[in-house]
Amino acid sequence: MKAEINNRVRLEDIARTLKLSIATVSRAMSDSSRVKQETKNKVLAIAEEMGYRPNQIAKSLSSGKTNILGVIIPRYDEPFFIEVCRGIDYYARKHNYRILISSSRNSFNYEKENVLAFERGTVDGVAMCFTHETNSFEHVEELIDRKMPLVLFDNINHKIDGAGHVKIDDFSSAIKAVEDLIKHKNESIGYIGGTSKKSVFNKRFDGFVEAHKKHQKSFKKQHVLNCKSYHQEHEFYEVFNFLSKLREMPNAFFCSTDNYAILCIKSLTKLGYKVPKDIEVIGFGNLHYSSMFIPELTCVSQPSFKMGEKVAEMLLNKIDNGFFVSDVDQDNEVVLPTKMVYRDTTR
Amino acid sequence: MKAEINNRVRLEDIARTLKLSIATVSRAMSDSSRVKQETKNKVLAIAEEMGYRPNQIAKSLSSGKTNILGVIIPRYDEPFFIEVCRGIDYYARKHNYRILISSSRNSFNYEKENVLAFERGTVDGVAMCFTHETNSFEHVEELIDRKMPLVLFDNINHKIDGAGHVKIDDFSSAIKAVEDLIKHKNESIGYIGGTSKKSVFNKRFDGFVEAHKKHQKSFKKQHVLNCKSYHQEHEFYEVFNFLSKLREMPNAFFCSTDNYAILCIKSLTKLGYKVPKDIEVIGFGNLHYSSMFIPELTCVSQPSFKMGEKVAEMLLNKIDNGFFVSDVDQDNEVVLPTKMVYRDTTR
DNA sequence: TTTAATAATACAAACGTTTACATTATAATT
DNA sequence: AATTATAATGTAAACGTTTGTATTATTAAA
Repeated sequence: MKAEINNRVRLEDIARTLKLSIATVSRAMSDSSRVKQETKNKVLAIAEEMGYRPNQIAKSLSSGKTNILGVIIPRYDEPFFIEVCRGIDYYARKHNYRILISSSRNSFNYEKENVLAFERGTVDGVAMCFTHETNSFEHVEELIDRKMPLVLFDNINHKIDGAGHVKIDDFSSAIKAVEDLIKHKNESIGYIGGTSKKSVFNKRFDGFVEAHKKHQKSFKKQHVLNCKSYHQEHEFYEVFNFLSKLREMPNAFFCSTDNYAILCIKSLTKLGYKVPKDIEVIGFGNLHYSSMFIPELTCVSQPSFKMGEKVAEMLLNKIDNGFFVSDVDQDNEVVLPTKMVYRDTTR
Repeated sequence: MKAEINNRVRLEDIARTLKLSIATVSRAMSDSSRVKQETKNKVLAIAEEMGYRPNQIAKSLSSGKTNILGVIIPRYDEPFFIEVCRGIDYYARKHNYRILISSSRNSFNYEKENVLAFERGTVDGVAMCFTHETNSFEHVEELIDRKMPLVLFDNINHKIDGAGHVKIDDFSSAIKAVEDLIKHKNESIGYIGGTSKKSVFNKRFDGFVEAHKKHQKSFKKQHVLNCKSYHQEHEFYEVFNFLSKLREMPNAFFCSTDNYAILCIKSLTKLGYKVPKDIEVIGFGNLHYSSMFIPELTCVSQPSFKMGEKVAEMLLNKIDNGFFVSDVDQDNEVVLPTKMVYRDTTR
């Protein structure tokens, strides 16, 4: 009855046709040395003829491997995360893995739900980036307890024992960028960034502070904005509002993402300032469209794609070596280099 | 031995602990009316205590459902596709499905490979957008033959029997946009678009032509560019090169994507023209960053997210109703409305 | 030829569920 | 108290593979 509806060809059908056992057919398909070449040829030919497609689910149940990597990102609509996914995918596909992306929609609850879903055995390993809300880690610790290979990336506020970590040095990168602004003899520098709950933003702000300290300069609290909004439009109004209310305008801005830099430039332009002539702006990220923006954005370039590749590499190592080996592995943290890209929003 | 390494809790373990049969435990987990409430409570409690996680693979093998939708997009690094994915994901998650995204990297061979992978039973249905290279359709017809629910979106050059189709009216949308430019009394209008191999671009160009015809106007062949490059930088040089070599500059440009519009504006700006004062530009898509661009982009707004939702809706209908019902279904094509968004690159 | 070695194939259990059917326990009816 | 209806649980097959072990066929050595 089921065969009537779902007429998939199975190993059994091939076996029956060729009067072989299922085992032999299975071994023939995987090119085992235990089956005669002639038989292999016959099996392959008839499989092709009958339109056989291996059932991946059955394979997975039997082998305990799905060849799928779970990827949890905070949101789809931030190009940085997509670039990382693209890097993960690129490396994964080379090694016969596919990726299952789950967005946690900036919510800790969704994140937990995503982790839970991956505990049901649909993936061989998990790569994830925490939301800004995440400050409790039982969910990932449980993942580790269950021997699920795990690699964290980008927004890492807390090192998880047994997990891999891939990130950049947000602190130093920010220092470098702000130092550039200081060297350009800017009297006062402002900061525009995302919610301080997110560790990458925090670290970038810390870098901003540190650069000032290092050069015995000070900055004004009223020149610092930690955006709370999430949608592009809301963010724009928050930035615009902040800038338009400023009594005295700083001579430069360091922004914790390219997007904030763009919102900043857009607002400044609306307010009648010229970038970079009146005010310099440096962003962080180096997204695709940053170089297409007018003026082209000077920023800290973050190796998003490479980050993804590295994440996948670590994850596949963990999967291949088994949990215990990688657990002892010293190399559970990778810090990727950033570099400054000078374009048209600085002088 | 396996239990030593992988100590996952199974229904059997719960059954043994409670001296019940696996069947009863299974039924208790799915809240079947055939098991006593008291027993259900006990099962749920002990499952929680033992940290039970259902094995999705085993479930899938038994039930024939994976609750995963396969999504094939030509590339990751085009925000339009990601928006569609986000829409698919949004609808899918509401209905207890997840999505497995595969990029075909603008290559027909990869596309076929992706389709093949989905024939191995890892997904309950497939949503896909053809690459610009795709002009043979055996691979998707085979998918249909194998009774795999299929919904195509965006770049549809060929209707596939039994598949769902979700698209916009590229032709009319383009006509409307170009008519606007004509009404603004622009003497001559240029066109910048992507490869003519991609049907959406072709249709948008056809709209460009049609608008001229309708208003008894003509356009110059040398004012038309079908970009062949793929990477952002290459595309920029191709556009810039094209524009800088133009003997006489048109008064306006209709571009087949927002990205081309941005490249166009950027090039024009470099060449000393003011947009929109000297030259008007209209894009197509309405991506997130289009409204952040300086000047803000006037464009045809394409409902990307909604398109994704619609794709998922059709796909889940096909999955739920079974192949045969939806095959006869009259409503196998949906054309979503676009609208013009007027901003700062037109007068 | 018979025996031993090895090549080729077959059998059957396992992976962790679901579910049709069978059985046993309980409650309702007489 | 016996009978019947029904509630609760159990047994076993099925989903489509893989793989350890057993069996049979073939070849090489005696």
